[in-house]
Amino acid sequence: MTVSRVLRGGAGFSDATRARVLSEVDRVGYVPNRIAAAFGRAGASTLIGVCVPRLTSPLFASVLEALNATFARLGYQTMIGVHNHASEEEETWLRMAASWKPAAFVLASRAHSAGTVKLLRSTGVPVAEIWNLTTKPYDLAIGFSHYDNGVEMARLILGAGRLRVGYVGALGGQKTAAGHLRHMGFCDGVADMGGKVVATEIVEETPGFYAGFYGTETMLARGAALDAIYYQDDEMAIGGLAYLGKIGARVPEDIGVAGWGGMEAASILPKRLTTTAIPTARLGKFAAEAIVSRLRGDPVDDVTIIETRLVPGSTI
Amino acid sequence: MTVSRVLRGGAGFSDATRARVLSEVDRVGYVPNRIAAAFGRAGASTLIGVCVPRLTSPLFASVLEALNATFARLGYQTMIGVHNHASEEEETWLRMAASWKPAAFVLASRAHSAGTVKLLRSTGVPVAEIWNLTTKPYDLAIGFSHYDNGVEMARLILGAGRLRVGYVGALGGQKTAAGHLRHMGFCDGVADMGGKVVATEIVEETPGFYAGFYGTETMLARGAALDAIYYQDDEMAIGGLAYLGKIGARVPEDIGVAGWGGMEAASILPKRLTTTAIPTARLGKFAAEAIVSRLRGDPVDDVTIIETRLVPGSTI
DNA sequence: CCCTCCTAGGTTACCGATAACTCAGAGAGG
DNA sequence: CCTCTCTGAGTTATCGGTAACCTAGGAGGG
Repeated sequence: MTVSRVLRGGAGFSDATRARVLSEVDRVGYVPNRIAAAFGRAGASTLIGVCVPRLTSPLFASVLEALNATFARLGYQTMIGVHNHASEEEETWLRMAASWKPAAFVLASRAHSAGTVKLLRSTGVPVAEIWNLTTKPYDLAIGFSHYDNGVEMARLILGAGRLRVGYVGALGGQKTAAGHLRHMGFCDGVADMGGKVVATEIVEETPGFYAGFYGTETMLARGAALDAIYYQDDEMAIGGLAYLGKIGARVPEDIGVAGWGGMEAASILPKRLTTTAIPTARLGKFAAEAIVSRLRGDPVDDVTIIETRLVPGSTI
Repeated sequence: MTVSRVLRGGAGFSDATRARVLSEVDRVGYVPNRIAAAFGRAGASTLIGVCVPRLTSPLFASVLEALNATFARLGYQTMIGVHNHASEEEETWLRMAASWKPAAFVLASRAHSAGTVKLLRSTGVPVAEIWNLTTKPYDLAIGFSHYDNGVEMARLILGAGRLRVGYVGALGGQKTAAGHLRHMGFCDGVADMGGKVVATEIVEETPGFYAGFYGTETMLARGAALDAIYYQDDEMAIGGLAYLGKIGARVPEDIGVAGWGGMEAASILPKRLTTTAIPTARLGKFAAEAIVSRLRGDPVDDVTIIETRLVPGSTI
C-alpha cells in the first residue's frame, strides 16, 4: 500500500519512506501492472479506444497522431480500431474494445449503428465524436460541418462567376463518409447561388490521386462544358489537375479546380490550390484534452466547433 | 467455469449446456472482461504493442493498417506508440506499454536503446522488429535492407550512364532513420560503379513534398552539374520534379530523378517515377501473422526478407 | 455386483493494485 | 498523567476469468 501511495503521489507517508520506496523501485526495476490497476477499479483504466475510418488517409493519420501524442502526454494509452466507413465494422470493433474496459472512446464516423449506441450506453464511459459535427451528439462532439464546407466552397466558386460546375468524388466502398455531406452541401450551395451542377462523377476507387485523375477523365469524356470542378479532397484535385494538364486545359483560365483538406501534397503545385484547410492536429489535440477533462470531472463544452478555413488559392 | 469453457471453445460440457450458456449470454448481453482474463494469466493477453516512427508517413500508415487489420482478424488488439525516430521516446513508450503486459511487441525502428533491450528481455514476450533488417535481430525480424535499396538504385542510375549524381534527403529531426541507410548504400553503390556523388542536400524539414522541392532548389543553387538526383522518398522526388519543372529542366533528358517507396502520389505524374516499390501491406500482414504464429507456438523463421522491387520507370 | 474409468460440471485459489479499514505511536492539550 | 487527535503505515477484501483440482453419477468390463 505504501508503494502504491508513493507512486501515485498520494499522502500518508513520510519523506524518508518515500525516498526508500523510490530507491527500491529503481533497484528492482518495479513496473506497476496497469492491467491489475484497471481490473481492481474500473475507473482506474488509462486506456482510450479510438476508432477511425482509415489509417492511410493523410487527414485521419494526422488527427490520430495528435490524439495519440496528447493522450500519451496526459498518461493515457491508445487502442486503435479501423472501421472502413462501415458502421458494422465500428460496432464489431467497439464490442471487442469494450471488453478492455477503456476509460473513454473517441469515434470518427458519420453515424453509428443502433447496437453501437446501445453498447456505448451500457459502458457509461465518456465518448468523443470527432470529425463531423452531428446534430445530436452522444456525449462530446468535436469537429465541423462538412455540409457547410461544401456550401462555402460552392459560394466561392459561384461567386467567381463559374456557374456550370462539376463534382468528382470517390466512394471508397461507402457513401456514408463525410465526403458525401460535402457533396450535398456543395449541390445545395450551387443551387442557392443560381448555378448548376452539370456533371457528377463518383468513382468506386479509394479516394486518392489516381481516383481524381481517373474520375476527371471519365467525367470530361461525357462531354459536359464546365467552369469548375470541386473534388472530394485535395489528393483527388491534384490528380484532376494532372489530367487537366495532360489534355492541355489551362487552370484557372479554362477551368477552375477546388479541393478539400489543405493537404501537404498540394504544396508542390505551381499554383496554390483552392481548398478548405482543416486543422487536423488541433482537432486531435483538442479532442484528447476534452476527453481527459471530462474524465477528471472538469467542465467541458458538449459541442466544440473546430474552425476550418477556406483557402481562395489561385485555381479558381 | 462452464460459461468460460463454452465461450473459449474448450471441452467438458454437453451440447444442451452449451446452447443454454449461449442463449443466456445473448439474453443478458454478457461481454467477457478481457482485463480480468489478461490479469488472471499473463499469457492470456490479446494486446499487442506496436511502435512506429510516425503515423503520418504514408508507408508506415500502410504497414500499421495491415498490422492492425491482421491482428484484429486473429483476435488481437493493437496499442500504438509513436517514437519520432528517437530511441528515448521508444523506450519511454515501451516502459508504459510493458505495464499493460501485452502478448507481444512490434517495433519499427532502426536501433533500440540499451534500456529498451533490457526491458524487452525482462518482459520475455515475442518481439517483431520490422522495416529495416538488423544484422542481429532480437527475436523476429521482418523487413528488407535499406542499405541494399540504396546500392541497387545507385547501380540502376549509374548503369544508365549517369555518373554525376546528387542526393536529397530530410532529417525530420533524426538521422537514425532508415533513409540514412539508403543514403549510405547509395553513396557506396555510386563509388563502386565509378561515379561520384557531386552534391548532397539533407534538409532539416520533415520528409515530404515541400522538403523535396526546397532541397532541390537549395542543392541546385550551389551550382553543381548533375546527371541525376536520388531522393529519400517518392514524395520528396515529386517535390523535386515540381521544382525541376518550374526551372524548365527536362526529365529525364536534362536530369534523372529517382525516389523510393512506390507511393501512390507518384501515380499522377506524367512519367512513371523511377523508384523502389515497398510492399508495405504485405510486410504488415506477414509481421502480424509471424507474431501470432510465435504466440501459438508454431514454428516461425527468425528473419524474413520482404522483397522490394526496383521500378525502372521513365525518369532515369 | 463391484470396481474402474470417463464425463459433465462445480469449487477453490490466484493474479496485483487499491479502497476502506485498522492500528501503533507521537504529540498536544487539559 | 491521562485522553484525544493526528500521522504514518499495515491489513483485508475485492475486482472477473480461469488453471487446477474435485465430485457425482453413469457406463462398461470382469
